[in-house]
Amino acid sequence: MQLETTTIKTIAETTGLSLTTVSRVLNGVAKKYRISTATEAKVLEETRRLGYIPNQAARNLRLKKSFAIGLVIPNLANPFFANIVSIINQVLHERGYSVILTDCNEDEKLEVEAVNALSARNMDGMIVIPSGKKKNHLELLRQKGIPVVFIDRYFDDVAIPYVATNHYDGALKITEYLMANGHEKIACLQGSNHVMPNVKRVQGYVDAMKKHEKEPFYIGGNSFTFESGYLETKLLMQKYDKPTAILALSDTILLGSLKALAEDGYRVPEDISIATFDNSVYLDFLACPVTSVSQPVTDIATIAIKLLLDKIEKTSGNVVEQEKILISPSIIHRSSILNR
Amino acid sequence: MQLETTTIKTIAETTGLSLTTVSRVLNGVAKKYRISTATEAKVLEETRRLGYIPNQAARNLRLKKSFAIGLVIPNLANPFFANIVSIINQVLHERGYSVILTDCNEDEKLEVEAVNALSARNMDGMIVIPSGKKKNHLELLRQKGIPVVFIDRYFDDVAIPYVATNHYDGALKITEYLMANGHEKIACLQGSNHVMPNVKRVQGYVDAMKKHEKEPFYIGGNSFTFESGYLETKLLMQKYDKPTAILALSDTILLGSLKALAEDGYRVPEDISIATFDNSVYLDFLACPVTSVSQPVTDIATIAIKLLLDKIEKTSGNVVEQEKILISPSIIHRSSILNR
DNA sequence: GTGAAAGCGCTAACAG
DNA sequence: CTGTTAGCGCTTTCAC
Repeated sequence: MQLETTTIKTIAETTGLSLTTVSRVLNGVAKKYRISTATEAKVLEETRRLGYIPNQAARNLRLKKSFAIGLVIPNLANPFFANIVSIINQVLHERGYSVILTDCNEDEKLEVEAVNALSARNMDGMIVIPSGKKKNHLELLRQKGIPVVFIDRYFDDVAIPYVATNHYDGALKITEYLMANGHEKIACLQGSNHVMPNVKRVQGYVDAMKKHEKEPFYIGGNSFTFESGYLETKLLMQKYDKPTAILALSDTILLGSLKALAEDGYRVPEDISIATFDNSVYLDFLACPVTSVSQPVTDIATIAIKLLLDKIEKTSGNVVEQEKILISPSIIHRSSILNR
Repeated sequence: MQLETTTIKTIAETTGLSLTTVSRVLNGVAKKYRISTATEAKVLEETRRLGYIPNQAARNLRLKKSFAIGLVIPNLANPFFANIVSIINQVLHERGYSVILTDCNEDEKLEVEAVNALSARNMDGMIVIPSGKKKNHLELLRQKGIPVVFIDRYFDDVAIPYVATNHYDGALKITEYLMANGHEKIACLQGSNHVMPNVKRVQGYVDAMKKHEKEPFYIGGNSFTFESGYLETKLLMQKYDKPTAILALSDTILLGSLKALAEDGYRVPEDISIATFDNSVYLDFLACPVTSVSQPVTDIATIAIKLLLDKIEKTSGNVVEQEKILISPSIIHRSSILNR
């Protein structure tokens, strides 16, 4: 029933060669050891004939290298993260690495567990988007000598490189754009207020307002969810002093907000202008296509991988590199902002 | 700099015990070997103190078990797949398995590579959503003794279990619902015509029409993309005999179709009714909320995992189980279908 | 109650 | 140009 697994030994036996020789051929260092082409051909032939597949666990154990990168992310159901993971996965596979994924469901405890599990599996490196505020488990990795890089979310006070969107800049720009269109009563609907992207975005919003000598009009909400956007907007629109524009700090928040607006009979953009972050594909197809800050996802992914693999594969030399990278986002203009 | 990694040997040395004893305690079989509580405590204490993390590669090699499940999917950027992966990932982690992910970008060749790579890593099992028509590489897995289960997409002529939506049933029901609302000119916008879900959905559409003695009005398109939906609809609406309803076979197709409709000045549902598959969250927030077939994603994921783990962990007994599972989807009614 | 030793599959000195 | 051998970290028979 179960086929006898072919190992390097099987090949050595059927070809009448030694393990070493077979191993060398298989590792492509045949010429380096001046193995005869005949021998090499014989090995290759057998390998194919027997459908030999090298045992990674053994290599891993021997080489102390797993050719695997751990990916720790908050929640795949969020299209923004899914997108990043998709890109990372493909690039990494091209480079010969496998990807071990963990979806932490935005839960710190799961994240700690996940990081330990990955550590046990001898990851060559890890890319993480932190779910919470904890960071000890991540610093431990560094001490253990496992390269880590943060993407999207990060901690400024930890010696771990990151590459992320310049959230501050994005929020600043879009808020100023709203103001340039005559809006002063701009409400900001935020996400989880403990994560860096949110903090920076709110900061950008506040600074833009102040720059033009306005006080921040309104900041509300507490999670990057649909529900939060919905509730906050309901609340917001019952105030005496209503906003003329809403800045949603994520597309999920936006959707909730739009639903609330529609329910209460407000038209976008005639009654109220709106802008958002993330630039999901579907923004084009909403009742009113929504102007959005677009995060440079592909750039973030590729740069992060470059950073990580450099660390992993660096044979020597300690080139001091830029390791805290923020990429400025662009604004995709659609029709949800009206000049007043 | 780099900390000396603690192994089972380190613990044996610092406690003055043997490798065997330490290993036994760590594997929770202390009582089975009647190891004294004192010894056990000492080992546990050291383990914690040194922050010992077992080396999975070594266990893997020894036990011929990796405690890892390979996940092969077409494309994570597709929210439908991302969702499934998110659920699978979480359930599997609860059960103590790691997840090795591969995003094949809907490319058969990448899929074959991925499957081999996973095979080399001694996956305990694999869950795959095939990207194409190839299946030899998957049958080989079975022969190698690695349990596999398909989800969503599957092959009927291969002895590999699957769990998927009853696509046929979903299409049949929604088409009949459209007909019950007086529609006869129903255009069907399909996806990749070689994958099972698409084939079955089209079949359902055709059979529903025939059942009511109508010929299928129109079948067009060739991929589950936004572009395909857009182009097909543009074409469709230029015909002399226009449809009164469109059945998009995925949400991506739907979005493209809606864009084309809007551009050409057709209103939904006044001028044309529309329905779709997948039931993405954002359907509620489109200009006109769209009625959709909702796939039982959570059920599919949990059942698939149960199936797989049963196979993996089954110590003996060959209980003949139902292994080709189709789950009927439900229809989520919104406002995109008008009674004529 | 505890330990010694073999071996999983592979690679890399070292030895010709 | 090719082979012998040790050992990566762990589990497990067998032995006391």
